[in-house]
Amino acid sequence: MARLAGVTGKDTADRARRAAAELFARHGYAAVSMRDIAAEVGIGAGALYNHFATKQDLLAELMEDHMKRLLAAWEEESAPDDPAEALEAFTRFHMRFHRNRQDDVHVAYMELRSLEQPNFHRIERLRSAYETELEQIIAKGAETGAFHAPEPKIATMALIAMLTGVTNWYRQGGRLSPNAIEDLYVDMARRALAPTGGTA
Amino acid sequence: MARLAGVTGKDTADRARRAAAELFARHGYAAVSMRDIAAEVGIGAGALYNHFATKQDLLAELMEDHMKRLLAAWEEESAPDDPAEALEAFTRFHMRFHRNRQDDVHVAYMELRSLEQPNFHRIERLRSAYETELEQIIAKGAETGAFHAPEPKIATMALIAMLTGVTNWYRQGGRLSPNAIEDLYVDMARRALAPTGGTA
DNA sequence: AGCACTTGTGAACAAACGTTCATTTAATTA
DNA sequence: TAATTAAATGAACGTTTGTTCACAAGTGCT
Repeated sequence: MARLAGVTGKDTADRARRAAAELFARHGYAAVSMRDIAAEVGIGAGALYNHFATKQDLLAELMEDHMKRLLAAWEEESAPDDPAEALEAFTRFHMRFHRNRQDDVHVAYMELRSLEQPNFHRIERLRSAYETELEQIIAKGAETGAFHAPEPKIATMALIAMLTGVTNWYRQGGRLSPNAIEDLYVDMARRALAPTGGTA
Repeated sequence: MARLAGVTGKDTADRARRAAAELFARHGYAAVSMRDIAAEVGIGAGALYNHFATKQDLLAELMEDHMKRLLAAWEEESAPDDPAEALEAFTRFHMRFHRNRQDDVHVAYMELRSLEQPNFHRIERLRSAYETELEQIIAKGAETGAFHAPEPKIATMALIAMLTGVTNWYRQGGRLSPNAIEDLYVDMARRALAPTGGTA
């Protein structure tokens, strides 16, 4: 009973990952049972243990995969040297990457507290690496005078919180298109760091 | 065994509320058991039911109390008519109010999903009312030209996410004083909404 | 056809969960 | 001091939890 159709459909492990991401995102890791996840996939709870050692492992795998994909995708994007352009590139990248991965983002951002050691340390470092990418852009702009950012670390946390907050209220089919929302946030990010006396 | 000392010390219900807020904030509602809360207070789990009907009731009471305190405190603060001044007043109020209530803020912001009906609706309306306060300030400033904010609703969500995000990283005794952090965020909020061509 | 392997079932386990309750204890009132 | 009441105990309940296991079923290789 290994496979039903040749190529059609993802395998069980992938479907379980997606089901888990959706349920964790909506209800939180602790509120979701292995039976809930299994039911969504259409299998018994025991069968999940053919693919994941423990529930905690499933969460850690979900979060680590997401953070690694995020970092890899940003590294592919060759960020411009100019700080203002780099900031816009990062902002657009961040919003676009998160647009179709709302569940993963939610989990990666809210369930750090559900990770046990050493999973926590490993994934926290990935998250920190991503924030450092933005921080370096801001720090460079602050040095060259392209940005007003007396505390790049604070500005980084503020911007990331602002950008990631979109996933809390964005719903598909809403009044504004994803592109319109993206432009609005890019504009706010740019203005928040604009040096006194000029905007763009 | 009703009371130990005359006036000294809060009563058991209050201590349980605070313990619950701390544990819910750190581990999440679903991950905390009534026994955990009771242990923190130094009583048996059953004794909690002399003060709260259910665990869900305890959470709802925590969140509703917090939101009502927040709204009441803002209504006491007489916001200036001038949009720019009102924005600064709101920003400072928000950050100060949240400074000493990190646990409550965390719970009120992250555990909406743990509320069952009708608790969810009731508390969601309180939260919405608070956001409307900021939205009206921004909308007025957008009309008068004091702000650049083509979509006041979006700007509201962006600013609230940015401000509330502080609770995710702020730790007492850190490098920057609360006042310094407050000033930095006020500055970023003002700049994010500054009309093209001028800053203050 | 036969073997090894992967993936599923479904019952079972011990532990932990929210909640209830008969009972005791301490403080308050009369 | 006796009666009343509020609050705590600690055992017990039925349910759900994560996880395990003996077993069956389908697949690919030789």
